[in-house]
Formats: sequence, structure tokens, C-alpha cells
Amino acid sequence: MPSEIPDIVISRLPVYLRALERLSQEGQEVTSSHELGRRLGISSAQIRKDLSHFGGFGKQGTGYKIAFLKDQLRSVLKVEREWHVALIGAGDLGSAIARYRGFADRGFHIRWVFDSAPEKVGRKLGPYTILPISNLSETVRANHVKIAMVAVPAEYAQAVTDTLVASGVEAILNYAPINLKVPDNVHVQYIDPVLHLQRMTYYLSE
Amino acid sequence: MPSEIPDIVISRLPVYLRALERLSQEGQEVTSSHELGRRLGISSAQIRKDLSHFGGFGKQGTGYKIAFLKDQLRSVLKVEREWHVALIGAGDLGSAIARYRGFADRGFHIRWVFDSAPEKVGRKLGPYTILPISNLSETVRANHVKIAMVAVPAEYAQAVTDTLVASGVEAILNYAPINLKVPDNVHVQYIDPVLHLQRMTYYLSE
DNA sequence: TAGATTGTTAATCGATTAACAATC
DNA sequence: TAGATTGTTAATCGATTAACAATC
Repeated sequence: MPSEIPDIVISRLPVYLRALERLSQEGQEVTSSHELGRRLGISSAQIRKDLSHFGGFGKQGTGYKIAFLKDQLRSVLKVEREWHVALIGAGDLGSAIARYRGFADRGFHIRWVFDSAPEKVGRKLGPYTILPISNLSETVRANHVKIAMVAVPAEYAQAVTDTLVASGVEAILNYAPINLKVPDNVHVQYIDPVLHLQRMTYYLSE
Repeated sequence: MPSEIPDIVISRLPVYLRALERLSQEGQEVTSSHELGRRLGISSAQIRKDLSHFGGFGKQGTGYKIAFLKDQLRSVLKVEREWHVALIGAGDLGSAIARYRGFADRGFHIRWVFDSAPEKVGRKLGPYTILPISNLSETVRANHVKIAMVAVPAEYAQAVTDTLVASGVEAILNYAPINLKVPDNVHVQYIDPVLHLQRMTYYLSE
């Protein structure tokens, strides 16, 4: 009954998964809630409690088999598969996103890049040919695209989002510095590094 | 007594500030906790409570003067000034960060870019000349750099961080997919867009 | 004055932590 | 067996929300 699990728990699972991937890269095969907690700066109780929402993945006295726990978390998060993603916006930011390899490396493949500027349409951006925004709705619909990244100026972000939602997108990673209105069944996450910087300057002395 | 204010409150102030900047761009001069709440998907009570930690910025019956509240929040967050930032890592990700204009536009000026690869040192990256990592400590110290962005591979991130901390940096924006250990007086924020995507796939149906 | 909205208190809600029996 | 660690319950802690007097 996934709907009962608090979103804050879900938000920590990718962090656990990332730490497990690192541990197994380092050649380790077994870990414990204490070790994970130490690495992540989280209490071991919280890790055990979070994991217990999805089943008993560990063994008393022993801990967790890393390979097994990784697979379990991957499947809970639905990242054992590859996802196709649409990127809207081929400006400064959109270009950087399109060229960044970190997404594909971890299973999120940008397959379409859209822009509204006629002079950009048809150009190459890395391996992609920039598509006209007028094709957005049709492309998303025809390919059953579920995930999109929005990297357009703030003033266009809501309109683009509305089109995405109307065409069937259910998850949006929004780089525009604005809060998006979406229906309850659609998920939005926000990336704005400046917000993180502003949160830290509060604590700076000088 | 800033230290008593919960960090979760601090983390929302930049969001409020961003919304206020948008409102004033749109030509509005006054707003209310209800309007802000509607825009941000936050309850009006929470906004009033958060703001009340720092003083009475509004007027009963009227709401908040946007220009005034903006100034107050800027000064609470210490972003009424310009900050100088060091960027470590001039790979794919570091290059994208260096070229991105969104930081300088909002008062965070990248002034130094470091990389460990000898073949990159001395090259231009946008307006910057890439500096050797061996100069990191001295440069940070000499210029009293308080803020740094880390965009190196995960395996080097902790070592770079240790150097930064030892040289006086107090705020780190970390793009490496790893948890950093720092002393209590140093603040770290994390950027990993893939984590956000993985959090949303959990909810996707198909 | 009547209507609107703040700042704040108290009540509610939810998340984290401590503790421990079960068991490997 | 002795030591370690899980999964889970109950206690604690903290954050959000509801409500309202004060007042513009």
C-alpha cells in the first residue's frame, strides 16, 4: 500500500541507494544501519524504520547484504528500468543539462529536446536535434513520456508545464525559479542552487 | 538570537524571497500571507509564523509591503551583499556551472575555478583561467573565501572539502554524489538532480 | 464602522529517537 | 554461547495548523 508511506521516507531512499552503490563500488558486501547512518549523518534507528516500511531486508546480528538491499531499493523506487525523458528549453541551462552525462549514467535518458526559438530548432545540441515546441504535446503523447525537465525562463514555465500535464507527463524536474501548479497526480521537484546558497549565507559570520 | 530559529524556517526564506521578487517584477506592491501561500502551496499560517521569528513585517488588515519585506529578508539572509565563490572542478559539470549566469545574476560571483588536471590548468573557461588545485588553500585563505562549490568526482570530494574547511570556507555547495563530513560550524548543501528524479519514479504507475 | 489580515497562542499532527525482545 | 544487529513499539520531540484577539 505505497500511498501510506510518508513522502519524507521516500525522499531518503535514493540517498540510501546512492550510499549502497558507493559501498559496493568500494568492494564491501555487507553493511549495517549503524555504518550507513554514520556515513550519511542519519540515525541508525531512522534507517531501520524507513527500510521496514518495505519489508525485512536485513538479518539480526549480521546487517544487510548490500547487493540485495540495492536491488530491493531499486525496485521499490522503480529505477531498475531505464527511463526516457523530455527536456524543454535549450538555452544556457538546457544545453548544460543536455550535455551532462550524469543523467544517462544513472538510467535517465534524455531523448527529446525542445525549444521555442525558431533559430534553434533543427540545430544539434550534443547528440540531439532541437525540436520545435509546437511538437511537444504530440511527441509526449505518442511516446508515453512520463518524465520531463523544464529549463525555460520563469515566465514560460507554467505554460510549458500545463502542456506537459495535459499530454500525460507525471513527473517534472523544474529548473525554473518558480513554483508550478499541477494536479495532485503529478509530481514536481525543484532545482535552484541559488536557494541553497542563500540558505547557507544566513549562517555566515562576516 | 539567530541560533534558536529552526533551520527548516531558514530554508523557506529564500523561497519567500524569490516569490516576492517575482511579485514585484509583476508590478505588485503589496501582498498577504494568503496570496503568498496560494502561490507557493504553503499555508498562510506557516508563512506568518516563519516571518514572525524575525519581526513584525506586516500590518493588520493590509498585509506586507513587498519592497520592504524583500529588503528585510535579503538582510536576514545576508544576500543584500555580493558574495565571491570558488569553484573546484572544471570537468563537464564544473564547466556548466562556470558558464551558467544564474549565480552572478543573484549575487553569487564565481571568481576562481580550480582543477587538478595539468592539461586544464591555464586554459580559459568562460571568463576564468583555470587554476591548479595546489593553489586552492592559499587562494581561499588570502581572499577570505567563505563559499565554495564542489564539482569534482565523488572520490576526491572529501579531500577537497577538507582542504576548503582547513582554509576557512564555511559554506559548501556540493555537486558530488556523496555525503561530506564537515565540522559543525561548516554548512553543506547538496545538489543531485538524479535523487529528485528517483524520488518521483516511485510514484509513477507504468 | 465593517472587512481584512496580522502576530501569536494552544492544539494537533507527524516524524524522530530510544529501547528492547527476537534472533542470527 | 556471547556479541551484534535487526524490526518494532512506545516515548519524545518538533513542526504545522487552527483559531482568535488586536488593529489597520
